[in-house]
This record gives sequence, structure tokens and C-alpha cells, in this order.
Amino acid sequence: MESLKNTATEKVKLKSDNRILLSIHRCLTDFFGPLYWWPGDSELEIMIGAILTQNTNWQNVSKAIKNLKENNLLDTKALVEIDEKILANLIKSCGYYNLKAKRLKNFIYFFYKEYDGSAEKMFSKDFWMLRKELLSINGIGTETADSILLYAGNKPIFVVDAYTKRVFRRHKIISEKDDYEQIQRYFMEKLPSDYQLYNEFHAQIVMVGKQYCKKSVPNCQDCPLAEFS
DNA sequence: TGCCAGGCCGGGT
DNA sequence: ACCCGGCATGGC
Repeated sequence: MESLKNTATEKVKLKSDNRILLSIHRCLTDFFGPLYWWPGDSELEIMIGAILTQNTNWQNVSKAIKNLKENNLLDTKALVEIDEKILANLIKSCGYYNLKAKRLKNFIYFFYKEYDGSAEKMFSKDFWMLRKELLSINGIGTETADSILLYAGNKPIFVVDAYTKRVFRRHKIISEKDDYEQIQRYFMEKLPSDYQLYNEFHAQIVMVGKQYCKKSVPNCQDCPLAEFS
């Protein structure tokens, strides 16, 4: 009885505690070990992957990227010059291929024109300013922009995706009605500004979302975050 | 077999 | 300010 009460009190305390996110992150670090995200050998590859993976399984995306690689298309100039229809055909496996070919083109024109295809140049800019520029490109929304900033640019900005929402809503750590910006602010206010931490944490959240906190199974079985909900 | 996957845009209320 | 349909392939 006494211990039960204490446990309940602990949970309430923990939930309102600013450090609950750090506790969760530590728990997931023990659980998964290092995850080494984002898969990709260059900034450009990571940025392309961020666009191609919109609402799409990564497996399908990696095939498309492999295809691009084999055709020497992980290159800004080559992507500027390639015909959009041909590009669409090469990325067919990742779905929405006509749309994504257009979006990829939009981004690559911007990258080539504004930054001469240099990631170093682009990421030397104040990253909140750069975020605005990215968001102004048709086809780049909040998550894609933030993935580019965090994973290609090593900027301390937290990426919110469908997994983040589902996992943290299901465990009642964030509210159902919080939108992208609110959730992002919540994470960034409660966590130290550290790109490596954001990188690892987001990767862990995706793992939890895929393996334990599945959409099709409303009660997360064996969820490593059970103790936090 | 049907459902799902690391969103975003444009048009309608 | 929301809400919704469209976009599409491949894996389980």
C-alpha cells in the first residue's frame, strides 16, 4: 500500500519533471545502444533521403538511393541537369515518384543556385534562417527541413515525426492536440541544445515506434517506455 | 489480402 | 485556423 502510493507519487513527480525526457533517452540508450543515424555517406545523400522518405518506408527509399548512386546521380550538377521524367523513373521504388522527382528538383535548384552545391556553405548560415529558406521550397515541410538541419547539418534542432507523435501521445507525455511546433518546442526546452543528443534520441524514437509502439497494436507490448506512461 | 510506411501541398469550409 | 483528398511503391 505504502509502496504503491510512493510509486504513483514518483510518476506524477517524474512526469512534471523537466528531466523526464532525459530519463527516457537514457533508458532507450541502455535498451538500443548506439544507432548511428542517419544512414548516408554524404550530406547530399542525407538530404535526398530526407525528401524521398516522406510518408514512405525507408527500405523503399534505400533502393531509390542505390539507383541514383549507380547512375552517378548523387551529385548536385548531375541532378540539376537530369530530366525530371528520367529522375522520376529512377526513384520509382519510393512511391509518389512524380511528386518526389519534382520536390527533389526544387531542392537541388535551390542548393545549386544559392549555395553552389556546397553543404559547407549552406550550413554555415544561421540555422533558423536556413530553416526558413528550406521551408519556402515547395515540397520541403517542417520535418524534412529539420531532418536536413539535424542529420546533414549537425544542427541542434529536434525532428518531430509520426513516430514521435504516436509514441509520446500514447504514453500521455504530450497532448493529442499539440502540433509540430509545440512538440518541437517542448523537446527543445526540456533538453540541452545538443545535436548528438537530438540525433540519437530521434533515432531511438523511430525504433520504439516501429518495433513496440506500433500503429496497428494500440497497447504497446513490451514497450521500453512502459514505466514512463 | 489489406494495411502501412521517418509528409506535404492545395483547395475547400 | 482546421480538414481532407491526392500522391504510389513494396514489404509484411
